[in-house]
Amino acid sequence: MTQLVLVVEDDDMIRELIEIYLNKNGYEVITAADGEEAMEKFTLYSPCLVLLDLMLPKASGEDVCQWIREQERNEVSLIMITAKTSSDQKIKGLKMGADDYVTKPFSPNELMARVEAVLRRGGQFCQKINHRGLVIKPRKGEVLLNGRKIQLTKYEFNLLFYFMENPNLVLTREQLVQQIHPYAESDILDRTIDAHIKKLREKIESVPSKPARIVTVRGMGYQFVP
Amino acid sequence: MTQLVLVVEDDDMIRELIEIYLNKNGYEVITAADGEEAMEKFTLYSPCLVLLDLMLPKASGEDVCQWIREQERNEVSLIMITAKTSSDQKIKGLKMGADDYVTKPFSPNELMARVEAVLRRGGQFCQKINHRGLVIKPRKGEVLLNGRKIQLTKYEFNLLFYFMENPNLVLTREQLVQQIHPYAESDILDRTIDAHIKKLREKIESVPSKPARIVTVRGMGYQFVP
DNA sequence: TATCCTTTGTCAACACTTTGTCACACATTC
DNA sequence: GAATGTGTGACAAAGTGTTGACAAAGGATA
Repeated sequence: MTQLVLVVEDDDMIRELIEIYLNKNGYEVITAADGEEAMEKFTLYSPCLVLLDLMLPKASGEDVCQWIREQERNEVSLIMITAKTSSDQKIKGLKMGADDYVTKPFSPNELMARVEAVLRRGGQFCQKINHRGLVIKPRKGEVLLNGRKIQLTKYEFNLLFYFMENPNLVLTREQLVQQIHPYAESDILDRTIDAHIKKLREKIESVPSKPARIVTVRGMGYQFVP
Repeated sequence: MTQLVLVVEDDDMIRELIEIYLNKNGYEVITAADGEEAMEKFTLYSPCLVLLDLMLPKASGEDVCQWIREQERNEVSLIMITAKTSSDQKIKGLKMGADDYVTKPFSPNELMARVEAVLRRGGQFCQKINHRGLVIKPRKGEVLLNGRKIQLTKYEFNLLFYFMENPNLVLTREQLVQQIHPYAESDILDRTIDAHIKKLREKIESVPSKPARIVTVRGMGYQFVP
């Protein structure tokens, strides 16, 4: 069962690069270079995943994204590709209905990892991840704790999303930094991550000083336990 | 690294046949004849793959399948075996979380091919290594002894991982130091390794003073015997 | 078997590393 | 420009690692 991916990207180089990598990883690929073509190809082929650049000729990525979601095709997953620009673009993207986002420039490996993750989550069911009363809705940028909505900052949201995508895995601080600053070889300190974790814990743990959800694994990193 | 397969099948003939074939192909096999035994053996041994007959005494294959998925989602592959042949059943099985499906009667070669395929697919990342009731899950930073989780420090964990990756090899103290401090020409003393080994033994040996897993090879180093 | 020498086991003190927490400066958003 | 979010360094607290001294065990020799 090979999976079909639609790549919407106006830059020929990048589009072909993505195509090559997707092929190498066993996906079938169709491409579109602008918004109109994207919508055509989408109706024609019904891909299970769309990689969508936000900056497009003819119809903006936002339009395409919204259009896709209007098709009531919740069975399609969507990963946005955004330029570096403002960092809260990401949240906007997720709110618009993307399942994940990648910022340019990205490494092909990072992109592939996200593709795998999104598809593993199972496309049609990925509107929310739910672990023990903690619900995150990537497409809405919303987090519920025991039914009550809680307010997270961008980075807290990103971290939590990443944790909930990878439950039970030990995530190193390095990985977490990557998640927060996907571009640039950032020299973010470990303490920064710790600080974010602390704030996250205050919001999602019932006893923040005895964390039960985000536990620290000494010498290794942190781990989300459902 | 030999892989551990749990075969759950109530028909003795078929179970033994499968076992023989798996052994011939280099797998280690444990078996269960009913649903309850299957769950027991599963927690005890954490196999990499389960071959599961759907028609079982005591707890149906469906129940066991679901239960297994609740325990470990991504760390174990699952192939269903059934007499039922409707393709509708097959879909159900796959939805329930099986990675593949075999209908009786099947040829042993077909089964082996599917086993290989499923393990190849699921095993890119080393999810766990299993030796005689001792299971290490590198990505989760977890160690199970007879199904019970035990707590190791970073270096203990690294050492044990290295040992379990290289069973039956005599590892010199020098190699072990390398493993603990991969960079930097550290001038760690032998006694340091011994100390770590002692602590490890206290945690994983049933009689720490008579170690059966990590044995010392006088004048050479230590050896992990499965 | 008694003796000697080498290797390994054990332990607790101490040094060191890792993590939690905080206040503050800087950045961003509205 | 007020409010909020984010990164940083300092310090405290907790947890681990290393070491050296000594005991015990194993091997060799005669």
